[in-house]
Amino acid sequence: MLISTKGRYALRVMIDLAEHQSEDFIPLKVIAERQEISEKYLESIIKLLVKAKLLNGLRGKGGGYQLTRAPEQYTVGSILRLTEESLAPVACLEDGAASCPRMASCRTLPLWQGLNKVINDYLDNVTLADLVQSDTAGNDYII
Amino acid sequence: MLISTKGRYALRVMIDLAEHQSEDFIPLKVIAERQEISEKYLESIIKLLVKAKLLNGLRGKGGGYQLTRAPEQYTVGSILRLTEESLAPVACLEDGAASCPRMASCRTLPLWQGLNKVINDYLDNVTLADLVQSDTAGNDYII
DNA sequence: ATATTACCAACCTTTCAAGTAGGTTATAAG
DNA sequence: CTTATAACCTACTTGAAAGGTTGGTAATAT
Repeated sequence: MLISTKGRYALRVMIDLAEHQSEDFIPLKVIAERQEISEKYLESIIKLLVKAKLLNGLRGKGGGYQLTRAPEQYTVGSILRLTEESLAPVACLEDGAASCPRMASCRTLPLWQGLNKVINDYLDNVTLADLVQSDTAGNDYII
Repeated sequence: MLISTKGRYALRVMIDLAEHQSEDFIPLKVIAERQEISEKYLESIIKLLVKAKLLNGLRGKGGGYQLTRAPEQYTVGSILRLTEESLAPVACLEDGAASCPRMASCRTLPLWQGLNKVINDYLDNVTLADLVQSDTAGNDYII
């Protein structure tokens, strides 16, 4: 499995916020309830999104979270890469992987590189806006 | 990570056998040495390949393993699906996954289905023969 | 008869996803 | 200036699965 719950939840949070943009700051509690995800677990995920400036966090009464940009400005790839350590399909393509001694003669490396590209290209060509709009016309990510 | 060592090793075994097709049956020991993989671990992987008829196994002196078909007849996808439980990028698309109550309204499902298709299409369009030949002309799986 | 090699079942060990628990700091409103 | 709210922070627990070992049994060629 390539995408863990962490990444899937992160994406759902972003979509939730994109769908409620008019309501200013939205508390974690509200998002957790709407998405039926444990508050505490969601907290640890949202923290990553704030640290990477994908979200603004505001403390205190009336506080919560909001997007820092328009939904069109976020690619799914950029969101998932934050929470998923790596989107690489195999260990040897992960960041900081020990360089493999078999690399030069590896029969499978080009295959994995190709797969990696296909995955990343796909995810980088879908934006948050594509996932929010109910009108699906023109969305070529739909199979 | 989508592809575990199990799947990667399985593919390397298949490539190894494809590259030594003239030598009749090749013992596990020889494959393990050439590929620098633990004999015992490899054994458990090869067992799956034999059971699924991707390989022939012959016991006794002069025994070992050989391909049951020509390398062009094996897709990478068919090999990996054997060893990898599932190539699904997310849990909800795995075989036998509990049907999700959010399915009908899920904003992300089409995205995951599209990703799943992209991955499987890619892997089903590369054959063992593509990975063996050193002449890479016409291999569009190479990025 | 013996060496060789596939086949089989059970167990171990480490890692990591997934989730909890319990606090501290900033902010708005009364 | 106190109180409620809500983000922020650190550490721990748990369960499952990847990755691998151990110790055998059955078939085959010489």
